[in-house]
Amino acid sequence: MNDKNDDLSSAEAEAGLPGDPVLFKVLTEISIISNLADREFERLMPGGLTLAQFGVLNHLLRLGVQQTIGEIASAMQVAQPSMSSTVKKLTEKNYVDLIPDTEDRRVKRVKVTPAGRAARDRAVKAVAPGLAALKDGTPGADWKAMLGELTRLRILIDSVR
Amino acid sequence: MNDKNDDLSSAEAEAGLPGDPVLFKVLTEISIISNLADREFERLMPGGLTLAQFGVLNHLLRLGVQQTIGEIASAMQVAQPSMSSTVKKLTEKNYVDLIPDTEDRRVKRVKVTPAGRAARDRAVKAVAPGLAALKDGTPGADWKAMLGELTRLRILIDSVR
DNA sequence: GCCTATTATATAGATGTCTATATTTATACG
DNA sequence: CGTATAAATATAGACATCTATATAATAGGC
Repeated sequence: MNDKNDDLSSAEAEAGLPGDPVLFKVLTEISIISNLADREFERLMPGGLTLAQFGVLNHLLRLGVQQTIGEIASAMQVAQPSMSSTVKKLTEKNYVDLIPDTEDRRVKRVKVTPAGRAARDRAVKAVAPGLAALKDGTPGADWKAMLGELTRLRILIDSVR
Repeated sequence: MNDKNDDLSSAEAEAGLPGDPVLFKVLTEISIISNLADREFERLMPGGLTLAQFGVLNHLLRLGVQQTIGEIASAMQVAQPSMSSTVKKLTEKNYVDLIPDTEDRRVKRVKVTPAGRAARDRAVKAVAPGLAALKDGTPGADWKAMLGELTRLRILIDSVR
């Protein structure tokens, strides 16, 4: 089941190496968590919806809008070609339709289909217990405070580019 | 330069959407930071060393050992085929050699070459200023505390699999 | 009006990651 | 001893992500 870390001594330790700077270790943990969370999400989603794809559906449905590929890419903080790829997958699954703009024929607006809405609702239900379990498993954690610090860190890294 | 988020209102806000659970937003930020940090690292590394590749060199050199692909995969918390791929790239760059085990011919031990050591030293020097800048840019942040919480979160997610 | 610059999207090629599976070698048991 | 199981690595096929570049269409300047 856990094929990657049967060794408790490393599983329960901080990531990275003793001599690494603390901030480097933080980034190492972040990288690992990102991968683990992605896969855990997709494991809960046998319907074949990836986290990237869910993100797009969730985004559009919450806002209740149609958006261009560029707008969605910006909102999700990914490059435009990445979003082109994700939208293409969603189109193949009939979870979104591409609505051409009659005034500007370069533009296609992404519109979630009823099947897409249903898929997103299933995803939310499938993931909720896992999120609750994480919350329960970290009683003392102040996620709001951490969110604030992570956001600062993200903006800082982003500003350097 | 920044082709993904010229819109300050979104760049300076928390990631995710207002209605998302806090923990979900945390994971969203983590995913974004992971990508940003990866690319920033590789941008500083024109010598063509990726973060994954650096991680292997750094790991082996700090410990001063040779390890099998499986051991390295476990230490870096990635699946074995991922590590096979990374080691293959390092081999092509002559940054590591594969030493066959005469007693167990299934095993190959990864050994960093002098060129690999030099590449890692260059990487450390190239990244240090960036890490310092991040530290300076977040004066009030308690990275040690955050590392502790991230580690708990990572272990929790890991245990669910 | 025409040529140029900008914008929106798509394509190509690379990396890392995963799961599932194949291959090779070692170990264990009847 | 021979067969079956286990272990270490490799291969195949998917995704997501990136950068660089191509294509198409709008907008602007002369």
